[in-house]
Parts: sequence; C-alpha cells; structure tokens
Amino acid sequence: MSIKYAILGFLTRESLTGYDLKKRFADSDVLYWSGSNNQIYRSLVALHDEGLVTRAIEHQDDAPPRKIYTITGVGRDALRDWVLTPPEPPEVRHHFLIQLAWADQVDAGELNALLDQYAEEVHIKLLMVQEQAHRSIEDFPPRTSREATLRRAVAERWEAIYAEELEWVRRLRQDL
Amino acid sequence: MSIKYAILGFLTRESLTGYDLKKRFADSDVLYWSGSNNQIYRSLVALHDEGLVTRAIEHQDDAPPRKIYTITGVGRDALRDWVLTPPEPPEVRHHFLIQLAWADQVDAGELNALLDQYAEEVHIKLLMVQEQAHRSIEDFPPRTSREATLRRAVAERWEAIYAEELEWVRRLRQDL
DNA sequence: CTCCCCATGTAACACGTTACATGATTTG
DNA sequence: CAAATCATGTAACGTGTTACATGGGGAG
Repeated sequence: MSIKYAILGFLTRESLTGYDLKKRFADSDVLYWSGSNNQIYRSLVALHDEGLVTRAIEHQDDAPPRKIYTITGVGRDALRDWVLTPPEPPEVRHHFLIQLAWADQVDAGELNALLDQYAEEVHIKLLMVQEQAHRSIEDFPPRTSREATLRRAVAERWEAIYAEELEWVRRLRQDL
Repeated sequence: MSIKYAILGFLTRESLTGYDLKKRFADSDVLYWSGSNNQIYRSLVALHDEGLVTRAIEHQDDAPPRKIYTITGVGRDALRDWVLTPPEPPEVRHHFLIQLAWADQVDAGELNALLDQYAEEVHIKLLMVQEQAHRSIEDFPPRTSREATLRRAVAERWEAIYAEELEWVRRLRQDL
C-alpha cells in the first residue's frame, strides 16, 4: 500500500532520478516514508519491471550514469486506479497518548515537563508542514482550479492536525 | 518503540495470559498494533528474559498450560522510565491525503463518491473509539482523580481526531 | 583539507502481518 | 454438528530503517 504510488505521483509532474525522488521524500513530512535508498531504488526497479515507468540511462564518463525515470501511460492508469481504491481512515500511531495513558505514576513536575516538551515538538512539526505547503505551491503550482482546491484542502488538513494537537496539549497543561 | 510497554501497561492493572493480552489489543483501535500471536508471545518471552515480568504456569491436564504473566518491580520502573522518554509527535500515515493529492485526474462524480466513502469510514472509526472509551472506563475505572483526568484527555483526543477529520471531509465535499 | 552534494546501490536488521498448526470446551 | 472461545505457539512473508560501500566535483 505504497510508496510506489507516491513515486508515480511525483513522476506525473516531471521525470526524475532515484536521487531526485529521495530528496522529494526527505523534504516531505506528510509523505511519511523515510525515502531511504533501499526503498526507492528497489521500488523503481519494480515499477520498471511492471512497465509503469521507463528508464533512460544518461552515460557520464566521470560519474555514475544517471537513470532518469518517466511514467508511462500504463503507469498513469495504475495511479488513477489507485486513487480510486477504497479510502481508509488515517493510521495514527500516537505514541504520546499511550505514554500518557500510563503516566499516572510520575509526579506532577515531571508530567508538566513532559507536556511542555510535547507541545514544543508538535509546534515544530506544525511549522514544518506549513513551510512545506508554501514551498510545494511555489515549486509546483497547480494546473487546474480543481487541483488547487484539492491541494489546499490537503495542506489545510495537515496543518489542522498539528494545530489541534497543540491546542489540546496546552489545554490539558492548564487543566492539570 | 514499542508494544512491550503497552503490554507492561496492561499488566499494571492485572496479571494476564498472552491470550488475554491478545484480546486487549484486538479490542483497542488506539493501540494500533494488530496484537498478533507472534508479536505478543515473542514480546512476553523477551519481557520475561529481561526480568520485567514473572511467569506462573498453571498446569491443566486436559488443555495447554496457562502462562500467567505478572509485572515485576523492575518492570514498573521500566514502564515509568519509558513514560518519561522524550515525547514525539504522532506519526500520521494518512493514505487518503496522498490519494487526494493526485486525485485531479478522476472525474467529479468519482471524486464525490470517494469523499463520501471516506466520510463513512471515518464515521465508523469515530463511533468505535467513542464506544471503546466508554467500555474502558467501565471495565477499568480510574483509581485517582489525576488518572481520570489523563484518561479523559486521551479519550477526548482520539475522538477529536476522527471528529475533525469527518468535519473536514464534509466541508471539502461541499466546496467541490 | 574537510565537508557537502551528486548518484548509485547492497546488507543486515527490526518490526509487523497473515497464515499455519494443534486441541479441548462451550454455545447455538 | 458446526462454530466460537480458550490457549498455546511457529513459519513465511512484507515493509521499512540504518548502516555500509563507492567515487567524482565543488564550496568554505
């Protein structure tokens, strides 16, 4: 369920090398994969085997050859099919709430410090997704007004997730 | 980062068998692990090796022996230490937002159907976490008022996550 | 001269899921 | 009689992370 479609998504905008894709993933918090070499290069090989991308090899005498991947018609169809697969609710791995659920054993000072630390972390995340949203719109301006609406909605949702988390933890801090 | 502490958490309330723990995980959406046999039985062996739990074997002639696990003092300390480890923001694997980001290729009818399906799924999740929160409080009433506050805060957060997701998708449906 | 960027990839490990395997007792 | 519940576990697989390995070019 899978990074492969995220790669195909990027390739709809432009042809890219594995290295380029790695940077795209590294720059993005909302695409939650680490984007490690292993995953990307393996996925590209698989996508190529399945005929969803083509590979152009640009030989360079003094450096390793650049392999530039381009999405195929079949690839575009596969991406479209994936977009229409039955949607699932987000999987939220909320470590901190599990920690809190067993936090009655710690003393008040430690608990406050924990909440403050958490608020700080969430705040950083919020700033990051906000900045990414701006950069994304600058770097890849939407081509249709519908795409603009969708992209705005996606960005808003990510911002709201962290903004609401931050409000919640601050409220809890007050309540205790 | 890890299921082992969730197991220790359950064991602070009562001694349990692997099978009991499996049910606890299966009943819980917020503890995001599947709670498969493999994970639980392996974790229990590891916890036992580390001295964080003790194992009492209750032999039964006609059935496999029940192995009842009890948390040790060392185990309680380990759990307490874990609760105080630096908190991290939630990891949100938001499949659907990735789908939406590339959804400009589908037609309006399909997109609406997709959003409706998604709203339905999220609604179901919301009902589930609400029901779980009630059951949890009935089955394991909090022992201190501080624990009650914490448990309420945790439950509220889970409900809010899905409630806000639902509002968001309904708003987007209107906007399109 | 060192560090970062470009550009490729492999190997080992950790984590998690599904399916397999066994067998008694209770419920419909 | 079939299915679910109790109770244990193993095997195979899939996914994802970290670390390893190589090597040229440019910036400070």
